[in-house]
Amino acid sequence: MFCALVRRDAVYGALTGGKYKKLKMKTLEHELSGWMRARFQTLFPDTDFSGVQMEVLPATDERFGDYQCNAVMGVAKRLKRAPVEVAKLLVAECPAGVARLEIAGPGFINFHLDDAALARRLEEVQGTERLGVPEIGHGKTVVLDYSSPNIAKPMHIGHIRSTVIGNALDRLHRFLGYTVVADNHLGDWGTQFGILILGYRNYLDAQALKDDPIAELERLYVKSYERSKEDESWLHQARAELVKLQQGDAENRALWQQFVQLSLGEFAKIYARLGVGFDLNRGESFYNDQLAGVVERLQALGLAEESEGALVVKLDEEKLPLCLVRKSDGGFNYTTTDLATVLSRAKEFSPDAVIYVTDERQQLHFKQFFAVARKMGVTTRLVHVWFGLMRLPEGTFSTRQGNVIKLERLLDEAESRALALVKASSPEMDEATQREVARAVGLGAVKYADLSQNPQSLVTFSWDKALALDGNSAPYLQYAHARIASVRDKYREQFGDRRPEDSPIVLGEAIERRLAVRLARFPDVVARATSVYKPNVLCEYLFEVAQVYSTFYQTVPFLKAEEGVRESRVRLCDLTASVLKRGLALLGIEAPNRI
RNA sequence: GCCCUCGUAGCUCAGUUGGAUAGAGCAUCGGAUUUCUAAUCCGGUGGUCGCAGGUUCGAAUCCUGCCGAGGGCGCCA
Repeated sequence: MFCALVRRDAVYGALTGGKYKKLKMKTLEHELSGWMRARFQTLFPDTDFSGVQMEVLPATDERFGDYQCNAVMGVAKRLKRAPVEVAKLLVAECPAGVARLEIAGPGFINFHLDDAALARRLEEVQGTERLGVPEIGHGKTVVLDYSSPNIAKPMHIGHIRSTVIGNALDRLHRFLGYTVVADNHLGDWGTQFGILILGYRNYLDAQALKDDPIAELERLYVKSYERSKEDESWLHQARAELVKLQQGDAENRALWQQFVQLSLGEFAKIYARLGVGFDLNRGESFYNDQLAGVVERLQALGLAEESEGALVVKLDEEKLPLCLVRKSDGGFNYTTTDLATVLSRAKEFSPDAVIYVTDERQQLHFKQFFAVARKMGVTTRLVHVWFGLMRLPEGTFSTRQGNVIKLERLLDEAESRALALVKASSPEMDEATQREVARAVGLGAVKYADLSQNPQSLVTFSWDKALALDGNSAPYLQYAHARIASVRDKYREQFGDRRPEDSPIVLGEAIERRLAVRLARFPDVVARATSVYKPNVLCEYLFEVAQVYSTFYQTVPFLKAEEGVRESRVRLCDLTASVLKRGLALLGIEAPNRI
């Protein structure tokens, strides 16, 4: 019904276009954990370890080595042996690529990676697209439902979370090889249209609509809404308009169509600016003609029953409140729409999962909706990724209170702050480049501010936080990346006849080793961030990489180092740049070569 | 009334199956630039993890109660 707002390929071409070299090796965690499990099974062949956690994970403290496993303490009891005794048996052998294993404390097993094996691992992924990230989603499809703004309302800072977090999840899944169907489930249907149509008929300022369509539609809605609160006949009229719309009245239908088109036009601008694109833009209205069928099916299955004139589904077994699927006036509501939507998606895409990214207030709704979907026989994995509501220091914001901050204004402000910084620190840059850099830096700052927090944390908006340009921020990562690009340029200038890749990576200094260990973690971090739906896991990792790199950069010479060491260090620089650039791209953030 | 989240340094936040001496950033104090981008780096100060019990080799993390904040609870989405 709706054309795509942004052609997908134009936005993600760089991410999905190239053919990736198939991954031959496993990730480090996968490899070490696999070894651990096999080791347990070999030593205790009569014990069933299925379901027991044996993950080998990055060490919680560098003093303990590179990786650690805490499984022994838990398993020892089941084996009726002392943990340290079990650990001693385990460490009698050592996995490939590990220099030594140590037993510490009550039974921790610490893994110290072998320097040479670590270096070989990095050499192997250097210059590849995937940087060691496995295609664990190959052959699987996920439908990702995110952003979903309401028609006839401007996008404000409250919309940025679903859009930015959803988009990062989109990119992460795509990179892991999943087929992603990103669907913008627009709020283009519902009772607000009766109020809006009435407002449009009575209060329209045609010129204002031309100048700033969304602002005018919003004004009309607010004005009409306010009148409906004190004027009962107005409210009745609004309902009548809504019924006419729903019954297909030509005039109201045309108005609605106009509202939708005007809004889509505005949204498209914001999405283009944010680098966000969808495969589908199916609003709620797309499923209108399927709603009655859904309800009939619920009745046929004996799941729905009449109650106070409405049709409800009881969820006593699930210990959830009952949920309404048809209003007493015969109209349908959002649960019905969501059911129709998921049935349609299951049929059309046969996805392995449908992921919804919305704010925390909808938790109960999704629990109910998922429960009803199950009862109807939907077996697809349904996931609700909820995030904390954004609020202002003085409390929540709302259209009616008039304290919303429009997304557009936030982005403008971000770019203008970044531009001031670019002009100050790179005065030699021509103005067009300065603006381009400021755009990437400003947008990056805004996105990263949101992504670097645990999604489920409550967010209090502040300009300084949203637009931070130092510390744990996108500009810090972009700066680290740009410095590396500069190193590579200088290397080419001075040693153009050499290729760093012809020399091996040698981890001589402690700081080089620290950096190498971090770089080798990239694949596991990408996989983990995706599987727990938390982009902040990736943010945290990238920040750590950039921090270690900055220390590296500050403490050892690259270009002035002796031959061989120089090449090795330039290779580490190059790999760091690749990890930062790829990592930022997965978050929807650009990494310019100059900033 | 019932349900769901959350409470960690002055501020903003991390904290992976329960793991080792709870970590960052900002702010603050001190130091580093003839050398690869100082949007940087090094170091210091700063915490009864809301409170009280419990579970166990081990709890910020799990359980119970209390205090505080936010959100939700059939005809809005």
